[in-house]
Amino acid sequence: MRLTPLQQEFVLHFGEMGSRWGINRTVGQIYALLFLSSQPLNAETITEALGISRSNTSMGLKELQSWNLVRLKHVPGDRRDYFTTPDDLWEIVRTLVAERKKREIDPTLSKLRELEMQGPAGDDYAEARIAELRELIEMMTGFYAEMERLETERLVKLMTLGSRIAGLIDKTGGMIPALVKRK
Amino acid sequence: MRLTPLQQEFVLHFGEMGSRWGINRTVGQIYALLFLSSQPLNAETITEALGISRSNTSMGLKELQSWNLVRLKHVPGDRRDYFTTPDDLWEIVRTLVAERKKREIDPTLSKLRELEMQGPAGDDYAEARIAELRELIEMMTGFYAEMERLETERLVKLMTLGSRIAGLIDKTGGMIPALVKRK
DNA sequence: CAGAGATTTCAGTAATTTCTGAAATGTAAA
DNA sequence: TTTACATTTCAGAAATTACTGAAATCTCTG
Repeated sequence: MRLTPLQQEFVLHFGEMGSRWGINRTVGQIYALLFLSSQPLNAETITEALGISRSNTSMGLKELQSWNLVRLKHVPGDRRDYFTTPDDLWEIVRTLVAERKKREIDPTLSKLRELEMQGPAGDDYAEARIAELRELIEMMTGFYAEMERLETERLVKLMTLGSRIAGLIDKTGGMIPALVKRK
Repeated sequence: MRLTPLQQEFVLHFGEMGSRWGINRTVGQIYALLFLSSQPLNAETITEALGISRSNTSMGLKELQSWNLVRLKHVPGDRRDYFTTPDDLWEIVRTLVAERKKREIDPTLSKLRELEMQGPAGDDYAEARIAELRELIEMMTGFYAEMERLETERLVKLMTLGSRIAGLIDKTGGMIPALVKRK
C-alpha cells in the first residue's frame, strides 16, 4: 500500500509524538495509519506501508491490542488478521484515559495506601504529604468513575456546559437549586 | 542526608513510575524527595540522598524547572540554590496538566489544523477523520480552559458534585433550569 | 578583581529500548 | 496428516536515552 501525502504526514507526526505519549514510534505510526484507513488493514499491508519489519509490526499490533486500542476483524475467505480503530472517537478517548489511569495512576494509589498501612514512620511531614496525595488521587479517580459512566452524548453536553456550570458554582457556592436534595 | 525507610520507598516508586510518566528515573526520584521534604533542599543534599552524580542532579533539576514543578528558594547566608515543591497539591496537578497539554496535545492540534489548511487531498475518509479529531481536541481543550480558571475550592466542589451534575444532565437533557439563559 | 564555591556543560560511557531477520509456533484447508 | 500460509518469539544489532566525571562557566564575597 502506498500512502497519500496526507496520510504520510499524519503518520509521521504520530510517530514523532509517540515518545511523548509513552509509546514508541512504530506503535504511533501503526495506530495513525489504522486511524486514517476506512478499511481494516492486515499486518503485511502495514509493514509495507510503513517500511518496517514484519516482526516489528507484529509487536506493535500486540502492544496496541494490550491497550485495547485496535479491533480485530476478519475478511471472509482470507485467513489473515485485519485491524481497525473504533469509528467513535469518544470511545478511543475513553479507552486511552482508562488505560493511562490503569498504568500511570493506579499503581501509585496502591503504593500510597501500602505506605500508609505500614503505620507511623516517625516522619510527620512525609506521612501527611502522602495522605494528602492519596486523598487527592482518590477524589480525582472518584470523579473519573462518575464520568466514565456517561455515554458520549451526555459527556459532550457536560463539556459544552462546562463554563456555565463553573460559573454557577461560583455564584451559588455549589448550592445549585436543582441539585440540592430535598427531604 | 539519610532517607527514612518511608522516604526511601516513596522515592524508589516514583523513580520506577517515571518512565511511564514520560520522565526519567532520576527526575522522578528528585521530585519525590522534594515532595516529601518539609524543608527546601540543595543540589548537594539531593545528590547525596539519591546516590547519583552531581551533574545528573543538575540536569534533573533543570528538567523539573522546565516543567515548572519546583520552586527555587534561598536561605539567608547561603548562596546555594534550594528547591521545593508547592505546598498546594492542586497547584501541582494544575501545572502537570498544563504542561502535559502543552507537550502532548497542542503540537498535534497544530498539526491537524495545518493538514486541513493544505486543502482537499482527495482522500475523503482521512480528511473527515482528521477534522473530527481536531474538533474533539478543540472541545476538550475548550473545557480544560474553563476548568483552568477555577481556583481549588470550586474545582473540588465541582468534582464532589460530579455525579449529581451528571445525573441531572441525564434527567433534563442538559436543560438545567438555573443554567438556561433567559431573554 | 581574585579566589572560592556553586552550577552547568559536554564528551564519552553505560544502560535501556527499539528493531530486525531467522527460526519456531500456530492454524486452516487440501 | 501434510502443506501452505500466517503470526509470534527471540537473540543479537542498532538506535536512543540516561548518566558520569572533568572541565568550563558563573557568581558571590573578601
